[in-house]
Amino acid sequence: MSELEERTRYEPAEVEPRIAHRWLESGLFSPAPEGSPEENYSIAIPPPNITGVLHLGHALNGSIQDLLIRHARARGQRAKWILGTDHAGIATQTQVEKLLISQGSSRKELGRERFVERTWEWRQEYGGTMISQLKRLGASLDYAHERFTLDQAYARAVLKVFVALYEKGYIYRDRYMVNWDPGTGSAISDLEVEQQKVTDTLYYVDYPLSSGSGAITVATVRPETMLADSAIAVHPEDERYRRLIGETAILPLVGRKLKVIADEYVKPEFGTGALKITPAHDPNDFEIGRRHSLPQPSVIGEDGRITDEAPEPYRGLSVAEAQTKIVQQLTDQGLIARQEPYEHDVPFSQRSGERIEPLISLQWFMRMDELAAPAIDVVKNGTVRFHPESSKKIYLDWMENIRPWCISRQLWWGHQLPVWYRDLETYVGMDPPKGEGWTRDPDVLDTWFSSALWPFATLGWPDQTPELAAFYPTDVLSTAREIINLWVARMIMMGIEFTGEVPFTDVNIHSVIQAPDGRRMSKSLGTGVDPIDLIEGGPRPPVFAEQTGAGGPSGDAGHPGDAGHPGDAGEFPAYGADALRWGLVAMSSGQDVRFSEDKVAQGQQLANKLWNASRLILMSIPGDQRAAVEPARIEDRWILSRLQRMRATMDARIAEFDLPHAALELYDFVHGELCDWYLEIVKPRLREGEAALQRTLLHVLTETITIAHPIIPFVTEEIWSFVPGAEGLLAARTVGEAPVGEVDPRSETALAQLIDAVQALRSWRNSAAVKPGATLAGRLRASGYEETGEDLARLARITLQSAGPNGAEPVASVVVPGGVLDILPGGDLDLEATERRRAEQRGKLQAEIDRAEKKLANPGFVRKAPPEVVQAERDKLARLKQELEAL
RNA sequence: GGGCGGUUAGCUCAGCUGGUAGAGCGCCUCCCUUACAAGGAGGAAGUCGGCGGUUCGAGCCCGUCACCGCCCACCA
Repeated sequence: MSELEERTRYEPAEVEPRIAHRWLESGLFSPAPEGSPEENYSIAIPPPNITGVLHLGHALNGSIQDLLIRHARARGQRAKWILGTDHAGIATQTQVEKLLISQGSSRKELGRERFVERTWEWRQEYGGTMISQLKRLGASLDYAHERFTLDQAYARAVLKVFVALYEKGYIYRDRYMVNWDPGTGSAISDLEVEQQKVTDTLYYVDYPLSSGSGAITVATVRPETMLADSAIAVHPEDERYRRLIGETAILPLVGRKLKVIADEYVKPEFGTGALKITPAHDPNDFEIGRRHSLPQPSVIGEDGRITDEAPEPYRGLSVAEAQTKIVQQLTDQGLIARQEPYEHDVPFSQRSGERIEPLISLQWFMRMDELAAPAIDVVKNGTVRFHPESSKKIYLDWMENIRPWCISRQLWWGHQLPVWYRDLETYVGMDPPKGEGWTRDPDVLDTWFSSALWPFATLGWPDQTPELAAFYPTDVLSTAREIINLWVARMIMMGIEFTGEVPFTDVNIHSVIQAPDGRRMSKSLGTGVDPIDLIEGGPRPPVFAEQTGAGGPSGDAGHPGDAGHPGDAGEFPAYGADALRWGLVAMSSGQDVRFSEDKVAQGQQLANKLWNASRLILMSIPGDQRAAVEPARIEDRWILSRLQRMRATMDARIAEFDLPHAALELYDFVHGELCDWYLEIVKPRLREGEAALQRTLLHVLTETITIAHPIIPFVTEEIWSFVPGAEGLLAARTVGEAPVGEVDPRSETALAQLIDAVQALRSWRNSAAVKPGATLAGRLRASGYEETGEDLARLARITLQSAGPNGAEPVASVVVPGGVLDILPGGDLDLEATERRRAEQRGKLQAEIDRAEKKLANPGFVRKAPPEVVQAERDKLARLKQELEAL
């Protein structure tokens, strides 16, 4: 028995590692740096963090990019998918610190130099997780040229950019309000802050007026910041307070005099209409303070404790302790007029999860306006296109209101600033300054600063390398919506500034995949899933088991997971990488989509179907068939025609980044046309060993797997290895330039008719209770079956008799396109069921006739609808009447 | 508070420029037919979120309301 005969099921677990190995050995994924960017194709992968583990979003984006890259390769382009990893400053430093603590050590104990060494070691050991996972997915990345954002060459690019922007005056140092993250002990940028709803207490605190005549009441959720108050603001038009403007109030507990100032920012209707101003610990107050030249006493330090600028009793307390104490004291003094629960949005660090402490700090900033202007232009004028287009709004909204970027981080892991100080001197340069006494700035750059250079720094910039010449600008950048501003926008700005070109022309924003219950996918919620578990089999988290079938989470319709997913309820079956790829792409049709395990199962089914169809074809073909393909019969012309259409549609969908529909298109062709119909129709010819058919089949098979390869690369590559005469890798094969067989409407009409007729007859047989195996006698009274009559007879199990003048009286008639097929007596027929069926059919036809007649009786329709629509309705009515007559 | 997307069969989703609602899974009936039982054939199942409007005709266009999700945003 041959290997093909034995392997009746496609086994991804056995096939995929073997195929992956062949690909990696081939060198195919590392194209030579030749040719021009216009003729080549390149994508720079969003660099995985070295701390990262693949999640479904990565798997989806990997599937998408690999689809694009393999598709370009199949078109004969030199395709390079640029690979590298990101040093991920905060995430990595945090991870290594945790490790150290678990080992009884700490970052501080090691000191900077040792710590950085340790982190490099850590990266060496664990930093490649996602890359090996991408390999498992079949991603055809250029693994041989992996980059890292802290590599020496890359680091030089980063420093060069810093120095250049400093010299241009864009980068500067300033004492400014920053988002201080107590969790990491560093400033972070606005984009790394997320708002969360928090219920705080809103305290109404009386500040006695200096004049002695009463008090002014302010509302605050952070009474502890009152230690740093430097004014009270009211709206200039507010009648209640107008007369107090210019007066002073006494800051309780501190005793400082606070001026009452007028500022339009204050909302009279909120709280008491009087606002305490704390310039050092609130971004709004900071602005107001600047407008009014207020002092900026700072009472909360970077360590999260009260500073010496506060009165003695509070110094050294944590923020929380200070709050408790202050509230207690104010209460004792009867200064809290009232308090109420108050829900509002509060900034938190995305990095550490801790509440942001806004404070004034000496940091490095980057002015963005000048860089943003051309980057806005290229999107507005279409040089860079977003897909879907609506996502460019996110970009433009942010870019048009762009603010300075805080780029310094108080970390050790990252690109240390190329800045040195000596007394009052500052030196900025790629190489250390000459002379004695210089101290280097200890801060490192925001990780996104180096990521912003990704598309060109990975190719060797600032050197004019062959790689840069061949592959920059890249073609596509595919990523998630949430980092459009964080990353995409900055790449566009830096690309234009330093290379004079946009870094890519198309930005693909893929769907966000949610858990099956609509919640966010997240490890902590238990709604996450490891893509590798879907590929190789693994634990199925509860949310993933509850999705399908009736009952839902309450689950009285059955225990979770029994709703039809193969395999154990608590385990994913090993769907294989192709299945996951196809499923993810197919399900990613909207902005946010719920994960659908069924789609992955459908992908697996597609792979299996294609495998078995290939077995059928390959097992019936004796050897190499190189002669030209000539369609012998109408169904051959049909399948070639459908193949052309499928290919054209796929190309169009991919070109417009509508990948879900490309995936579905492939499925429909393989399943609904190739397997369900063409192979079934030609089976008798196959057994006869017809050479022309074998050539057609082989052609259809190889073209189909070539077209399918970018989405489901493993199974198609495996099939290719069995194709007689096939050489090399399918991954390296280009789609044939000259299509064999053209789109042929005549054969399409004829086959559509055949298919409809077969379905009508099967349906009739079923409802008329005809035994499945029984062959009936029939007589065809319909046109359009000149070339397909035999197939009709065979597929519907009917022996056709010619329509003679003295034919027998039919026992039933079945409506088929173009006429009617009479069922003649003789078979084993249930006459009662037949009659029932006939009545049903009549009823259906009559209903349709009524509808059509009613429509045509409507004068408005006849008068106003386009003539061709009216005519079509008339034709339909005539046809329906004819069919009813024939019954 | 602003913006984007969604609401179509039990579940997850398609429905092109408006012309009699589709797929996959699940469910029901039948079939171990020599590519595939992780299969094949057939079937049941939807007042297309609610309400208005435009139109001869609306799942599709307009208005409005209601939910759901995401992004953005410095109101104590």
